[in-house]
Amino acid sequence: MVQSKRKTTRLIDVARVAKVSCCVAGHVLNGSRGNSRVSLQTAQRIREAAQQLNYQPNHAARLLRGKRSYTYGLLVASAGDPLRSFLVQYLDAEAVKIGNHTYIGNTIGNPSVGPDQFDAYVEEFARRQVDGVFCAVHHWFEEDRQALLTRHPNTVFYEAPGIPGATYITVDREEAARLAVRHLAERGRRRIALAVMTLSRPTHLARRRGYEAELRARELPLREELIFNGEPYGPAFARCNVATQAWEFPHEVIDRAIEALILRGKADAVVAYDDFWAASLLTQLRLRGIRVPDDVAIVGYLNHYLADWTDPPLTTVDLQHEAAARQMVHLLERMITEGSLPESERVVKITPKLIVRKSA
Amino acid sequence: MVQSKRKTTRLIDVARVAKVSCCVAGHVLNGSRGNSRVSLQTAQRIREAAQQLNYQPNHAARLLRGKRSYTYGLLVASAGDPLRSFLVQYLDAEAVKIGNHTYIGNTIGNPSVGPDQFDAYVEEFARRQVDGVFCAVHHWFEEDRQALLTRHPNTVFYEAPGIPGATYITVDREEAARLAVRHLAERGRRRIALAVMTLSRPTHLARRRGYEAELRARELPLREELIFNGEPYGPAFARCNVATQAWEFPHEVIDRAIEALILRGKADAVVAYDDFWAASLLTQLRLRGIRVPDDVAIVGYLNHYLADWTDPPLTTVDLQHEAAARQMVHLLERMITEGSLPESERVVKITPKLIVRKSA
DNA sequence: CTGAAAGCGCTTACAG
DNA sequence: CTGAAAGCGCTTACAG
Repeated sequence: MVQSKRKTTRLIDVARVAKVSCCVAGHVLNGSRGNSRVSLQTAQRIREAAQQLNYQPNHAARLLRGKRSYTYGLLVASAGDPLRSFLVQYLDAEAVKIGNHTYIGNTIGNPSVGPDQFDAYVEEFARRQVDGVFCAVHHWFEEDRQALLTRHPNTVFYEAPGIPGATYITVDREEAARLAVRHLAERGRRRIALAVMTLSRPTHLARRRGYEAELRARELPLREELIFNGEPYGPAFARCNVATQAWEFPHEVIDRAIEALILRGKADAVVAYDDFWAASLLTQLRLRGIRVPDDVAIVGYLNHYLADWTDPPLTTVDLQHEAAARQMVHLLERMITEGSLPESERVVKITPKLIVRKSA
Repeated sequence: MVQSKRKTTRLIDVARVAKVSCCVAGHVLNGSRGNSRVSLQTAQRIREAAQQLNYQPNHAARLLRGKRSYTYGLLVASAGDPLRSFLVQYLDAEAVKIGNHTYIGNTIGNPSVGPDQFDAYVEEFARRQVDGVFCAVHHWFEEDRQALLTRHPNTVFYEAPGIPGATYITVDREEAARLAVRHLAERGRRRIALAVMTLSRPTHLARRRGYEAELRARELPLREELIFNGEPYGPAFARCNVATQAWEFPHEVIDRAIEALILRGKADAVVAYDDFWAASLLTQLRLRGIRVPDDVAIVGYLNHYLADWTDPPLTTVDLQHEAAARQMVHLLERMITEGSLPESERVVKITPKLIVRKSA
């Protein structure tokens, strides 16, 4: 065999076999500029030589010459997170479809790795010359997104980063609430309640807007007593107890919600804050002998894995991560190839989708 | 500022400011060989210059010169998978701890991306010169793991790849079954049943071995009627219905198991095949008015997200992905730095851990 | 001990 | 149109 002493085939090896210059071979095989006119015959000869020698272009050399890396950096606080994990999966899948690859950066906020991981990735991604960055770090991690954006102008966020002019996609929570209310109204529910966790964040306000708008559209009265704000009861998020490895959820706020909305408010349906909320509602309602969906219908938000395994399975709103990922890759590629997008095209709304199971 | 016309600082820029050669600067900043003796003072001056100019070594240039990439390739069939996603997370976290990064390759078996993804990643990882590969692709994907191993001798598998001499970690399923039986026996259960899906795969046989060994250790009789083999009822795996986005599970096999083990066998506990099995058992038992854990205790296997959200929450065996990831990174780093491991050190068993919730 | 110089494998401006 | 040559930013063998 030719070149058996080398472990890897270079462009020049192919060029020699095909009896052309590197210039021509590079143009045919790697699409580099240089010679634009090459006869079909020559091109074919070059390709055959490349195949015969199993030529693989050296990525580092192309990078060093200033070509793009065809690599994205992906920032996420925890790739194991049941929702973010799908974003990881779909983002990479969309990237691969157009020949790109993904560096994962998921140790943000992980105490076993150390502090400042966010900033470390920002630098590391720069060093490795990623073409752009996806940032899907939850808003409660107060990282320096502005520094990220300065170092990597080609960044697309999942959900608003709170930086004017940033490019991001966002799930339409107003529509999510409307979908839930619409479904419940169509199934004959008349006293539909809404649970939010605060009215100080725009995402929660959007839900309330959607809830109210759909009630109006259905000509159902808006009853203040059917809106529950969990804020006074502290943060109600599922969190993993490191010692027991179990996810825990503060039940008190759920009990207060049941009392306010169902016992006092006589709600026949609840649009829950999210699937954790909804799942806890299911359990607590059973303890009180309240049947779901017979007495009260429950709709969640997330379409988390658990939705299929609650009893009854949870009707919930899916966040359409695949569509979100597609949009994010599309936005980022445009930024890479066209440069900064016009203001009006920097925010893309994702329309969520109701998944009907048994709880409503 | 110095060098304001260039967008990026090179080693030579730092060297000039520090009034040394690239050689010395490279040695101090990037640990490259060359000058071994450099005065502390000079080193300090170089470091200051680097900091002042915000020098970041160019990754591509180092790679091109033959240094390692400090990058792992990670093959997984679906990064969104609730269990594999943790492996993705922990593997990257362990990698980052020692300064390495991870390319994700998760589109294997994804029809929307196209066929032959496994082979494509094998080539792409080679092109990008990863130092080693983690392969956590489920055994039912019949990919060419031998080709992977040929191209990337530094590969560590999650679970046995079926290739003699391969390096892998494996969860000790015998121990998993023993943990479950031990816990149940200690809680006073006397008629403990085991459900497997086949007796033709070694992992299922290992469970049976562990089950029998622990019964013996507890001086409980082994009753053949308390071992259920689901094989005749077809594959019982949870699978996602693409149209409805819901996870579906074949209930027939569960009904047969209830009839065989609980109704006829009078089992007071079931060691289920996995958490999906166990969750379905919980639902079907409730329908039949059989209480868990009062009448029958249930133990799962996986510690899947759903375990906290079944009703009652599921007592199950955790696969210890974090420990597995740590071992995988450790094995791979040894292979990279020391070369192929001695036969006796190529297989590492992970000891799983029982997580007690409410179902047992 | 020290630094100038070659070279990793590409791409591309440039001379023929 | 074509190919030789420079150069991307490092590392390291080698000459001084």
